[in-house]
Amino acid sequence: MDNINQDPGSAEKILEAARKVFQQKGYHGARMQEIADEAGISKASLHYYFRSKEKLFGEIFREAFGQFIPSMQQLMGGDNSLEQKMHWLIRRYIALLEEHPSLPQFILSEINRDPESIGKLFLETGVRPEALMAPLLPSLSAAYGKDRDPRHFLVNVVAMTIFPYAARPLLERILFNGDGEAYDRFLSERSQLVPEAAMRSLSQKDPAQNSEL
Amino acid sequence: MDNINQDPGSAEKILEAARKVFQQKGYHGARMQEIADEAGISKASLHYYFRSKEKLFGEIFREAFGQFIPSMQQLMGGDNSLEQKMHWLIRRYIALLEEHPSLPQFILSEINRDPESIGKLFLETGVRPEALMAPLLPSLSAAYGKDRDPRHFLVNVVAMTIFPYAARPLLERILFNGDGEAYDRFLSERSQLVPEAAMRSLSQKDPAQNSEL
DNA sequence: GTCTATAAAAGGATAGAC
DNA sequence: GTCTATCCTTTTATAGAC
Repeated sequence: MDNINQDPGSAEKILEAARKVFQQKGYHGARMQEIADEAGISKASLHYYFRSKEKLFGEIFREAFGQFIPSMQQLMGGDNSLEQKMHWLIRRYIALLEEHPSLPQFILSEINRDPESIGKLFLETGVRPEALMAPLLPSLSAAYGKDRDPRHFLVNVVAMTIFPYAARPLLERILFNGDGEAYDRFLSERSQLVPEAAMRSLSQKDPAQNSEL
Repeated sequence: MDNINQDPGSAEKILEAARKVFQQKGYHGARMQEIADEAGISKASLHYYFRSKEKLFGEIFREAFGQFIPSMQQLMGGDNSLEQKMHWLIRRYIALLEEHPSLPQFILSEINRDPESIGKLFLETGVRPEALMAPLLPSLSAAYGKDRDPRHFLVNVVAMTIFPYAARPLLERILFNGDGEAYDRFLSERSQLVPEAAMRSLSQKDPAQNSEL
């Protein structure tokens, strides 16, 4: 906004370093010194570009949030089949997650640390939260049945896609005995598997099947 | 281990306070002063009982981890149907989550902050990570088909169950415009809905259905 | 065991030279 | 714009009286 005519090199180096450190350690865990070191610059210069830790963090988090959230909008515009939309949505997410695996944990930590800020974030990133689900609703309601809330379906898909990244260290240990490469393969399988499981879960069944036990 | 003959009142008060503060703010966000205040005790006494912040945190996290992880073991022993096991597993988790809604975010934050510690945690809590999935495997493999990795199914179920708690602030805002009570109802619906969706996702389909697009 | 007071260290932010 | 040196607040941890 008011930092116009500076060397773009340093600012970008700082942002890159801040991205890395903040995403790895979270706001409270991050140290300005570490960001400075990572950027190969002094702490003072860091404060010169971004007045405070909170301001710098704000930049990083806004950016991350923006990447993470509105990804749906563009994808959901056309009138392809629900299955196609699902595939696209999930593949786009997985592509993002492969490049930024710590993004889910970063976002989740922050929104839990400061839930009030979510409203402001939507404003700043220009996303209307109500509009996120809207493009999916028609085809979802049609496929999911009127008696079931389509929000459950949406949450299921997002959960299945994102959770394996947020819980990676634990799942990798339990399911693959710590073999990271095996877990990578497991993750890549899911870009096919999750849409399939999601579509199968849409199938109508008579509700009588369910014993109350 | 070596704190035997003290007033159990104070120690327990401290642990209770620490549970609350650590789970809400995480390790780095928590302040010893806040824990002391919450416990109605002085900071010095706090250090008297638990030598350091890290030691105190260790107690809390070990406990949380223990609650969260080995819950499967007992439930999965019998030879009931897969569907029954699913219901039980999910209901048990949801009961836990309703009592401790910030547990998922707490665990996820920590294991990402210090993934190396997972091995030690399993040792200390006496859980064998390999044994967690074992009781489910026979019935899972049978229902899921030999050509599909049953770990995907397990991850799907856990993800659908836990994720809505970890991502609550965001989902509550997007899906229910911030209406917390509506989100509570939504969550409670899922103890029925998730097992149903999970069981439906087991149904075999010929793989030809899937266009590569 | 519990407290007040204080030490000791860490970490964010600024001053001022270059 | 960038650095070194320094300030100042916060926070963990301890000393020592009661």
